[in-house]
Amino acid sequence: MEPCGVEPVPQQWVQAFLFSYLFYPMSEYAQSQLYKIRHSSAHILAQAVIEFFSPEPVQIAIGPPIENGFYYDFGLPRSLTPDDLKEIEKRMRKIIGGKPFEFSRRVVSAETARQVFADQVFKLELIDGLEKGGLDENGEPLAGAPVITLYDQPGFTDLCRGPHVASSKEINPKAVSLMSIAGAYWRGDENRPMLQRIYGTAFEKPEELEHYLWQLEEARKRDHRKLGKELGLFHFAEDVGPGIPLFTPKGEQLRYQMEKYVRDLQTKYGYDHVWTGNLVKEDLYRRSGHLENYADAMFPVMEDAEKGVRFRLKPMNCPSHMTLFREMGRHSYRELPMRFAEFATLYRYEKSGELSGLTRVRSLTQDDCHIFCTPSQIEQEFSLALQLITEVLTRYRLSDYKVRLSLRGEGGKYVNDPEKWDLAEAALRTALQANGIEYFEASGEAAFYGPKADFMAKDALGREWQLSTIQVDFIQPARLGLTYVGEDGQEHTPVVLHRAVTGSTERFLGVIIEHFAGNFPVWLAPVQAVLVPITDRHVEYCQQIAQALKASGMRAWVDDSNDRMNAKIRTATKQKVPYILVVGDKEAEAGTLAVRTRSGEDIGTLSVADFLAHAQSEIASGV
RNA sequence: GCCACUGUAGCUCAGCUGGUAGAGCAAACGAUUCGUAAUCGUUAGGUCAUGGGUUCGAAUCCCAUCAGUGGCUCCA
Repeated sequence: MEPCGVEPVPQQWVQAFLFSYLFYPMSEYAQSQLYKIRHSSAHILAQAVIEFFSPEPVQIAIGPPIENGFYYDFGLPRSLTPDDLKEIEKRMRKIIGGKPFEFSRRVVSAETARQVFADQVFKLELIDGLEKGGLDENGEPLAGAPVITLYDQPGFTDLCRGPHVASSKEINPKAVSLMSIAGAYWRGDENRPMLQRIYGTAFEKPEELEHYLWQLEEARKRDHRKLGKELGLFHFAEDVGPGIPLFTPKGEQLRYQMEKYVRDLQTKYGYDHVWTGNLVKEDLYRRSGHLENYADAMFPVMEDAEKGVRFRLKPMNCPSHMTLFREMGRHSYRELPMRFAEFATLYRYEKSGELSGLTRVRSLTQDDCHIFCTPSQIEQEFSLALQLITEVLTRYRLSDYKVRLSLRGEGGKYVNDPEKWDLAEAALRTALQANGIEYFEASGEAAFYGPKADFMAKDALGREWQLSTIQVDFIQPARLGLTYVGEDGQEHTPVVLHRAVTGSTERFLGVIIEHFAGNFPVWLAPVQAVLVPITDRHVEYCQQIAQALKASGMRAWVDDSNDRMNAKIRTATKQKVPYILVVGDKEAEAGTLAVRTRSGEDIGTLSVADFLAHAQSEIASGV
């Protein structure tokens, strides 16, 4: 329910190297040859698996194409091993590479379908769903009267909507590959059986497959967990606990710079910062409604047995901010909008299997804000938040983004106040248009308490991340009894906008580590310059320069280790330090620095003042 | 939480079918004082994630626990 600076969608890669569900309508992909190839490959996978286990029976579930390939879910007599996967892949190639065959479609009655899949429990369930005119393979309601269709190929028949390639000749066996095995609940329901899912991918040409695999490899090289270790930014320790990152001095320097940047910018935009601590009486979350919905994602209760009071580690800021608003006395409409921002660390009890590097942690620092305003101020406040977010994303070179505007849909899950909805939705739309922001509308995707806008940004590898969010909340302010006195002298309930810019510092750091591949812009780099004395007699001069640079606000450091110059340059380069300043006799005498960048570029010999000017201009411009 | 896999020195990894551990980098010490991506030598460092079990004997086999990885589910 309440967003409270939503921890953004944790899907590791809401991405697509080729297509994206988020940005573009499915139809384009769903009608492509690639889609058909993948869909048909999934059928061949199913056939291969059945043959592999024969004569033991295999339960087949569903096998759709997905963004980067396809999968098929099975109920199998035993667990699959990586070796099985190789064997199954071989068998698939054999099927594709053998005598060409056709994928032929036929329309059948539910009765016929039941006979065909008499011993397939999952298929029978799907058929029941189709017959009731109800549900597709995801259990989602279908529009219109479903026709039951089967696709036949020699040795395998599947209940399937299609489309498929006409002939196996259209699939290149060298462009098909199985990727991994995973568990998946039947119909995604954790109360239903766990099936074994085989992920695979297929392309039209082998080169495309190779390119895809290369991209995966590149992504692995940038993995923030790997870079975090190599660059010495953070650690996880069993002694402290899972999901609680420990930041090194360098890592904390990054966090600090990130927070400082947003804090200063927020101040410039007219936001105020507040602080509301880390512990809250459980009762507040009962009243706000969070306890009911999110108790299992909160850390267990801390109890003051003597006084009979129960506390919780704070998992979100909104109830605290709203309480603060109320405690500050009666508010006039003249005081609004009030914008409370806070960089507090929140604690959420994420389930063990959900933790993942920095992108999913149990202690997270949100750049959270709650804006208290009148209904008529929604548009201007939304607009202000849009501008702030745009500026921040641009600073981080994440300017390739789109906004998903989630609106209410049919049905009764939404707060019943059509007037407010109309007003808010119109305000959001107008503000997006006025700011020239590309967006698409997702009807039925709103939270029940109000519409929202989520920012989806593409990183350097084309992967999409949901980062910023702005959500309108009609309900929580009322629940917690917030009021302001309007022009009419009457008490009114303020509207609250929940807003997060980077989401959480931890997760955003993970994203930008991968986005920049560890090559942080100079303004953000934990170490901005390393001074490399060529021999010991240059150390002192280097130290003087370092002091001067530090005095000017730069993060500079002298490598006075016993290594040779070449090794120092190599180390600094691998640590991705933006400027490497080499100092030998010539420089020491002339009072200069030989400036080299981490990319190996030679900037030449500069005076200390010139270097500082150069660096400061790059810092200012965000390079 | 669920399914599968993984867990050997700070890091990256080797150690076949059971016979009480090895390399490179990093570290410490010593030598070297060097012009744009790794100077040489010496030394030290591991109860092989933890706890049980099988065995004459376990890093190697079995069980449990913890942590990580890929997914599923969830995400205020």
